[in-house]
Amino acid sequence: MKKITIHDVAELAGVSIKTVSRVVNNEASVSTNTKSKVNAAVKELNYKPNVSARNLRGSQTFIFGMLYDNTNAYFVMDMQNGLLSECLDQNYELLIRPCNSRAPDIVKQVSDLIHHSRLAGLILTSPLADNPDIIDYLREIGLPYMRITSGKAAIGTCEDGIFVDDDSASMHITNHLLTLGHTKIAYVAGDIAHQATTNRLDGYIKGLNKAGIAVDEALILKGEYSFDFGVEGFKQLLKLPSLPTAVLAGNDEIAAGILYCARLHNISVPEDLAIAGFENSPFSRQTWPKLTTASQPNTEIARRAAQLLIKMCRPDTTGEHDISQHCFIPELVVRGSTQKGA
Amino acid sequence: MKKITIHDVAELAGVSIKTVSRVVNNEASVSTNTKSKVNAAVKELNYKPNVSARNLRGSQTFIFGMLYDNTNAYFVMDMQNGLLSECLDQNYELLIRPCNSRAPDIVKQVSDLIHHSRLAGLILTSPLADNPDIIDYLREIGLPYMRITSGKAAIGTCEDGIFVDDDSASMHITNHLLTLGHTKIAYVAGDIAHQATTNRLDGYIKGLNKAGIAVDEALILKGEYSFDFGVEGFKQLLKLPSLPTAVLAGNDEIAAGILYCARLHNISVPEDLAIAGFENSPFSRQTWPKLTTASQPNTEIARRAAQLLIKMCRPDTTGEHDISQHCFIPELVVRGSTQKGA
DNA sequence: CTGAAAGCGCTAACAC
DNA sequence: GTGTTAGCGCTTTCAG
Repeated sequence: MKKITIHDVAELAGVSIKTVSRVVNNEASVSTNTKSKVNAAVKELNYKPNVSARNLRGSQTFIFGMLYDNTNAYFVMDMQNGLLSECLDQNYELLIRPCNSRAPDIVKQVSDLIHHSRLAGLILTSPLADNPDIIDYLREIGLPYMRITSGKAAIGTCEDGIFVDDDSASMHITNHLLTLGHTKIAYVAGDIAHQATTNRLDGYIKGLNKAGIAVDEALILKGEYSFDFGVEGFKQLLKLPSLPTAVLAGNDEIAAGILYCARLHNISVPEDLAIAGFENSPFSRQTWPKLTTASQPNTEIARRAAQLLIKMCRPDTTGEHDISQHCFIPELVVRGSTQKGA
Repeated sequence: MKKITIHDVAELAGVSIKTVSRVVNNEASVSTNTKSKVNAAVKELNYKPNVSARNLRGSQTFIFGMLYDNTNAYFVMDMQNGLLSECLDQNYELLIRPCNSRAPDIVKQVSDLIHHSRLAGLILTSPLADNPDIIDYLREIGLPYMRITSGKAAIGTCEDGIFVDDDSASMHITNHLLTLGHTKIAYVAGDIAHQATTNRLDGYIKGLNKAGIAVDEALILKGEYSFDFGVEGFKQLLKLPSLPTAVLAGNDEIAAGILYCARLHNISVPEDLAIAGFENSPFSRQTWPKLTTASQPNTEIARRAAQLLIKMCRPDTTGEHDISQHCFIPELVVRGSTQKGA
């Protein structure tokens, strides 16, 4: 298997290697005729530019990094798959790195990764995407990045990123519970380092307010996005003088934990307790009863993030940098954990 | 942020760049004194070799690929984390690629990945690790690879790889059920493209045989490693003249599906039906009751695979290539799905 | 045991 | 519009 280099292409097309380079990189100022000759040669030889050489020489590289600190395997896999599919299509490499967002030297770690691997851009998911130190640093060094996070406040501003409108989605779920007649609704939230946590909580509070129901702080628990915290949170609720009739969980894992614990205490779901999750992860379909939740298309979200980041890295496309942002709104999915027979 | 290159290290240590290169690559024939001087400089400057440059110049690269085709997010994440932690420690890159093992051109895909990304080695998980076409191809081109798969037959032979002794583990679980008095035990297996499926089935059959119980083919179902197939499989069992009193599932996801379906039909677990899974994934702790299963340390397995692969790529370590293989034996974990109160 | 020189495949800067 | 030259950071080859 002979290695095809830029020289082979140049020779076959009868041009210089620089011209081949120009065509491959879609630079302007190559005559249409030359361009098609080169493209034909590229195709005939099945030429792919050597990534290492480009990265070594070029000011710009073709490597993105995906940084995550998330215990939710489903979420991470969806992100990864979406990013990979887009990156590979566009001849970008994707470096995937787990990290600990609470490490004191997290900014340095990010910096090391960027410089050592010469990243062209970075994709951040929560809670990293919500860490101002990291964002400030990226802005400071001028590295293109895409945040995948929660919020609609940013929409309309000049802030780039992919945003999920958890606020509205959470309000929809809350309304759903209110419509079913619940008035005492607890909220078992995840990690407040995630912007989503605040926004989901806001949606819940707004929903209650609109219905004229006072928010009871004793019914709001904050912890982390895990099954175990769902269990733990429910135990706390059990200590209250009386149980709420419904619980909104920060995500499906928490909801599954609550459901598990409710079962241990012989509490019927949804009759004695309605439970709703968030994210529509496989979790929500693998409990009994299945979980009411809010669906968000994570793979699609990731793919969109990669698209926007690639666009940011290619200023070729005429003119200045326009805002690269997009907002997804999760959809309510009603199932048996809140409504019998749904 | 100044970029630290091999020249900076050489200058600080007062040696030539070649010597630094030797130390970094663990080549023989560097005096202990020089080596420690260089290592000190490396540490002080926080030097990391530029991967692109090494890959470009060297005959050998420092990029491994991890290829997977697995819908089990927990498994993939564990593998990924284990491989990454070892690779990063040893200054290897890890390229992660999902793929479709049933694509007709899968060998060409593998070949393209290897050549285009100039991989130094490949780590394969099931079912790719069990595909003879791929293995033959890798052997043919002489690329170092590590299979992470099931089996103990290979142990003692000259075959490299990480093996999980599912056969024995499955027999242990079967014995556990037999000890509890079950005699009519069904087996709801996963995808037979996975070697683990065959081996787990073998263990089950051996267990029954030893107890003098005839194997009933009607009680053996083959499908895929998913929650949904658990549901589907259980529905099939319901069509039998009488239900088995115990079910062994191909993995925890299948077991969770069976459990889910059993609940829908008001069948008590473990009283009316004992259910056991495999893998000790988070699934097994998030059902009610929790699942009896077999525990296997996936992250550790992955780390070991990377270690062995790295060793294979560094023949420096005196002498010829000795066998690189390791065997893990999953451990029985008894929980409430088979034994009340466990 | 150690160093000097060449060059991997490509792009940036400057010619023409 | 296109070609020439230099060199990214490293390993390889060959001298010492």
